[in-house]
Amino acid sequence: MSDQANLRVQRLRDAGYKLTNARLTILTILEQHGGHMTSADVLEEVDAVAPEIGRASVFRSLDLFTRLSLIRPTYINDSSTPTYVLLPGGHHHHIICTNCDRVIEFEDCHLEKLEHELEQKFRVRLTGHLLEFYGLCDNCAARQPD
Amino acid sequence: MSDQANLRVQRLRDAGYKLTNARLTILTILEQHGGHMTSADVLEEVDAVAPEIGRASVFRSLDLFTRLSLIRPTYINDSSTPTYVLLPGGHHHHIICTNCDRVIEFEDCHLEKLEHELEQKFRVRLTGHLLEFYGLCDNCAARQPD
DNA sequence: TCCCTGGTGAGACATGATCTCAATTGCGGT
DNA sequence: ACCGCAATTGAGATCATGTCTCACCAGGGA
Repeated sequence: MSDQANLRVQRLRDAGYKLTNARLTILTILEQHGGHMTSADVLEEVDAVAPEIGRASVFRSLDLFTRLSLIRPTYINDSSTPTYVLLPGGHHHHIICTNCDRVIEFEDCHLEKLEHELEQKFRVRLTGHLLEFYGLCDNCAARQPD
Repeated sequence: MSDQANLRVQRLRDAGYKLTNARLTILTILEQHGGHMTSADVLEEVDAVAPEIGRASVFRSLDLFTRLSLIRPTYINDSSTPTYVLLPGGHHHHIICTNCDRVIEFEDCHLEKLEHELEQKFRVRLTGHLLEFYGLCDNCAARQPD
């Protein structure tokens, strides 16, 4: 198991949640796919790997992980099904092409400073963030000059 | 009609879409509510204001506005219904409390520089962005010390 | 090892979004 | 101002997705 994965398990335990088979299995699946999965993808994979785990538990786990800022649901393709992204180290950043739905990930965000400012200004305790840019990818931009 | 609203109508027209009654009505509703609406909220309001507009058109319009970066769906309360946020001037920023779902909006993001860097690096044309921080709001942080 | 409470699984159910297709309407051209 | 046509719409059936209930089970502290 990767260090990142251990960190996540740790976070579950620290928050007082039991390390059940369902939760660990689903967490592992998310890890292995490295980031972008729709709920349908997760359901399918769970069914393939551990069919004894019920649908309800999958949704419950995804909700729980979201509350713990381990993952975050976002809209990528259609507007009806969430795509969950892993938040390794608490954050994730990507560009979504609004024409072809391609996703381009990038690393740097330089948001540490802003994060601190916000924590002081609003007296909140922040555990993660997601930054999404929207626009046209190189292919689509080339085809649609303006 | 506000300048912002005119800008959005302009954007619709420029992209070659017809300014139909359904689209203009829905856009106006989004404007008037100033930002956060779930699809259910929009449906309800449409039904109150212009009951002749069908459900399908509402979803079609929301999808269209999303593609044009006028709005952006995001998950705030549960993970099953999207909340649409207006992207005035192309961007929006907020903090979501992962415990009580309170949303705190803030203005500054200082992301112009990063946006330019990304446009050059990936040869994309960006039209908007959404920045979400997750964590505990002041109330919830106070109750859950650690 | 025991116990208790949080968590689980099955499946019925509710809600939310999509699809189809004939009818309508914006809007460019004349 | 009018025409014509492609884009868009509205109704409702249909489909998909997530939720709820409840009896049962299992993780983990004592």
